[in-house]
Amino acid sequence: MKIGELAEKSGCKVVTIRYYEKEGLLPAPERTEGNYRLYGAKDLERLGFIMHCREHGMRPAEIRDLLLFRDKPRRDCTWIANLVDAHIADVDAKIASLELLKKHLERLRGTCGGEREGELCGIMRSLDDRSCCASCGRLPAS
Amino acid sequence: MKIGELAEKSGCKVVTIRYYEKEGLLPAPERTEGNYRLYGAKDLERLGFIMHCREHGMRPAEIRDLLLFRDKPRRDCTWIANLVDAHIADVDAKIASLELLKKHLERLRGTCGGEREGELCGIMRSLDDRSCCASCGRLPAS
DNA sequence: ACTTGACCCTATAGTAACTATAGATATTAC
DNA sequence: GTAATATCTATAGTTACTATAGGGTCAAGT
Repeated sequence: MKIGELAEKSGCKVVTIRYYEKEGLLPAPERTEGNYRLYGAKDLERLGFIMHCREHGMRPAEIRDLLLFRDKPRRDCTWIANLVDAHIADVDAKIASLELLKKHLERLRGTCGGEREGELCGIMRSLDDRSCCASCGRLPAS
Repeated sequence: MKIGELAEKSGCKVVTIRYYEKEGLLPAPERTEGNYRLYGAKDLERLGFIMHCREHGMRPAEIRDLLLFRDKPRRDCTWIANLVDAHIADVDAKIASLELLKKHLERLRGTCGGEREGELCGIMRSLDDRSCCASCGRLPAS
């Protein structure tokens, strides 16, 4: 199949498939006479694996490692469980950070006096004073 | 004060200060004879405002709008409350998405048989089958 | 045969919000 | 005077793609 069909079957965009090839996640496929990429069932499976990993928040570099393992499984796969554990911890940290951010934003929202006078805008005044955030938990810079 | 002192007092990196200047968030400051940037108290306040906004997850473009308002307040500041509301909604969506991701990751983690045999690695097998995710909520591509 | 349109190709640049590097100049400390 | 530190500019790198430009290939219709 050509790249468009692979894209449709996998749900991955054409440009992204080419990108994955350039990044070494997908092997360079055969070409037709007219220099079109030609894929088979294995490529579709591999791309499915890649997308499944991406959907789980893994980055291309990690996926590359997983693909190496997939291509040539070794006896010990403990590191894979560790990788997933690390991702879960990562996600937990992000959630916690966002919960804190939400708290800050809601507090900020609460300082809107609703008096519709620019100079007195409560939110602007709150933003002017950064020290307020020191008390209730420092937000990460990101 | 010079840029290093401003960086220390604000907690913002020197390079980031220069970046904010280039992006138009900070005005081009005076210079010494030796072409060093010279800042005053107002710059520190403005940078504090910027960082406070950043800590609340606002992007430079939004901060630019807020700074324009700060420089020249208009009567109506409803849009500022709306901006904050939109951010809260945004954060909520991100949290929900991460919660779902966490659920998926934990399920994935649970498929590790712990049998330490590469070919049978449960996680790898789960990653091979993307259809499992269709049932319990599609993960966003990001 | 010709043209239209859909699909495909490569290479390059753009995205966000910085960060890192290289190479030059200025100031400060000893 | 010299060495270390701080600053300057300009450019490129980061992530995971996406967009654009400029062109080639292929199947169908006239």
